[in-house]
Amino acid sequence: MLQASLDLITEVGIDQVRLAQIARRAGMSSGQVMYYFTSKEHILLETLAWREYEDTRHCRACLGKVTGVWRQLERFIDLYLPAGPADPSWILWMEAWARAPHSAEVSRFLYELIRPWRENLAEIVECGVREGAFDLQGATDVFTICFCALLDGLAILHLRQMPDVPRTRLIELAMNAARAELTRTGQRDRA
Amino acid sequence: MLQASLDLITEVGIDQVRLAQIARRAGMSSGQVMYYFTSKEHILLETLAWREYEDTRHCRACLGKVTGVWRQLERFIDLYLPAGPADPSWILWMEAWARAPHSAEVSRFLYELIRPWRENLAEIVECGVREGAFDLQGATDVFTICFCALLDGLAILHLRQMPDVPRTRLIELAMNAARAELTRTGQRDRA
Amino acid sequence: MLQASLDLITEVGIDQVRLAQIARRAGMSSGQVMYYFTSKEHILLETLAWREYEDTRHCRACLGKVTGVWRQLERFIDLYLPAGPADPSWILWMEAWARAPHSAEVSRFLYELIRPWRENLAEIVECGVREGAFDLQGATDVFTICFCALLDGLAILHLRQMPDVPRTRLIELAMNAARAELTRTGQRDRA
Amino acid sequence: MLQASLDLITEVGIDQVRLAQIARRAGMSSGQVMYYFTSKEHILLETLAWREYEDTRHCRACLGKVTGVWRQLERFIDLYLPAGPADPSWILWMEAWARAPHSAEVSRFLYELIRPWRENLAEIVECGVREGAFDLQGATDVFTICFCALLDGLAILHLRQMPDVPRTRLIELAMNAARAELTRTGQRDRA
DNA sequence: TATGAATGAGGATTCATTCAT
DNA sequence: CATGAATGAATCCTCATTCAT
Repeated sequence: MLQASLDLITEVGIDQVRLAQIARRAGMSSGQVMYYFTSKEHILLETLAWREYEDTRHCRACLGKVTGVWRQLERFIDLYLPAGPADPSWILWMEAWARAPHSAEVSRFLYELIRPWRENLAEIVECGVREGAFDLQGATDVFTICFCALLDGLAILHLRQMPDVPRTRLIELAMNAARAELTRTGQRDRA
Repeated sequence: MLQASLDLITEVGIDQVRLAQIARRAGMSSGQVMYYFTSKEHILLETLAWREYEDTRHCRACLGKVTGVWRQLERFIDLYLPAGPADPSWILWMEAWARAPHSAEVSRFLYELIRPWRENLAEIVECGVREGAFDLQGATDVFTICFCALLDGLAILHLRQMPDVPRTRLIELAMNAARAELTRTGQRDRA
Repeated sequence: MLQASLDLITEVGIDQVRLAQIARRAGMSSGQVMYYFTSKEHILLETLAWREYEDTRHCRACLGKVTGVWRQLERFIDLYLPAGPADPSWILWMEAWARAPHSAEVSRFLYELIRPWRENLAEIVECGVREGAFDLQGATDVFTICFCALLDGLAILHLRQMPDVPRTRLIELAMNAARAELTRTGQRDRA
Repeated sequence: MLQASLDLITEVGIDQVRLAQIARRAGMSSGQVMYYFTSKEHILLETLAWREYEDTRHCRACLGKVTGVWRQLERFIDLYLPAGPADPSWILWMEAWARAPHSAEVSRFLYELIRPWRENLAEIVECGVREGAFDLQGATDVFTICFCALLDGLAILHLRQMPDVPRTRLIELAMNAARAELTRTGQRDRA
């Protein structure tokens, strides 16, 4: 059911998705869809949450296999950015963002949902600082917040795909920004 | 009518806005709203376009009054970023972005709409390069695209307002990124 | 629901009938009317089909009780012609005919709907021919088609009711035409 | 304007025709269409009346060129029947007939409209009777009413065009019926 | 006469939600 | 848990009609 919801929202957008459509694709009755989702409003958020749970678990697993904080950071960026212009998670995120300004509930929900990503990033950063690989002047959380903002911007650029910037270039740009913040030479001009 | 649409979309989001509401607030009949907008789908895009027309005109006017490319750049960032967490233009942009992945027409439309901003930025950059104030290695348009992506990410951060990052900090962060790209010292680490 | 549709179409005509009216009269919700009829377009055709199903069944039952092909023929004519100037079936037929030229689907639908009547007539004729009571020169189906055309014309005359031709006179006229086609003396002039 | 109305009603049916469509096709404003037609309701009837005026004038002219009552009768039939399955006049007639049962005004209007045809037929019949070519037992107006009914039935058959009965066959059938009523041998079986 | 912008009541259709089974 | 018929409020959009120009 969650997969059906994810697919349909990705394809046509949440407000063009019909409960009956989700039910049909999931091979169940519309009544059952309501039974689990309670209301249509919850579909977007619960589907996003489900997907994020999978994604962040996958993220952790992947990072565990990488050694070296710089390479971990690059892998993190790779996992954070949309896999392509039709990345389901990211399409859901954009739908959710659009609703956030009109609903404090949605805002809070999204804040909780993005946290694991920031925590993963924070862990890498703190590890790098401990190891001496990173030279971060400010607070870790300020860095993570802002770096995620940059990644969000690059993600949107990729999702808009107009003009087409190759995914590898996005990662490169993010890495440059990271180096500027996490190395002494990169920070010199800020003095 | 456009103002009424703008206000209502900002307040409750496009799909919670009713044609009758727009009509009432604009002091006209719902028929007339349809007469000009053709369909509800066009309301978002045309309202956004109208607002952008005003904003980009204002942007050009403001930039004309500023001297020095670095100060122009800072002013540009100031104008680009949302005025606050409920900035109407930005709420419209988010709604539009959410729809773009499901409609090539919307994608194209948005691409055209964002262009003036990039052109303004490009002008500043080219001026700075000519004057020798900026030291840009790559192509101007690559810089403008990526720099706007960063601004978009920072904007979303501000609109989400959770956690609250002060607007001045956003501008500071953007300026840092700009310096990293537009000065020799900032680029050293990329060599 | 079908009865309510029939009554209302008969009273005011299909395009003056409101879905809500049908729903109200049938004691159900307008949603349920749509649930079964799919669209307003189908109301006319499905109501007509339902009524025709009843009528042709009744026709068969009545004919079974009559002995003698000439008396069967007269009974058939009696059943075919409108019961009065406001005969519901006939009012529906006229509405449907008016739509047929603009829709091949409607044309096909009506063709199938009228067939049982022609088949009943053909059966009587063939029986009469076998018994030697009828002396039909041409093919049975040509006769049935043309005889039904005559009945249609008389029916319209009756429905228009201006000027008022009594129903018994209509039957008489139809019987005359039948005799002209089904007896040797009646056909003499065609030689 | 009348021609545009005629064409559009013929093509899509009166209730699918839009005033704006008529206006556009007639090269005028919708306001002007209203100015002349007063209301949409009148469009069908006035267009039909206009067309009938042309048709009956043409009918009179044609009949004047034919000598011999039998040949005049055949010509009359030829002119009365639809020129083809999409004959504009006949499509309008069917639309009007469908409305007649729900409106006494429409009924009256149609009665007046069909009269010239019956009068033309009556003239031929009376002339034939005077000349001794026709041997009509009953009243002329009963004959004309019933004969027109037959022609209407044949017309509908042709307009339905399912199954396809060639136009020449229709005329033949009508002539047979006429002979049955207007000659002594044809009437023998009625005694 | 002619226009066409403005009207606004009206109605078909949709669809989330309920609930008896 | 599961169903899917039934609901009925909600709303986009239509379009005949009006009327100031």
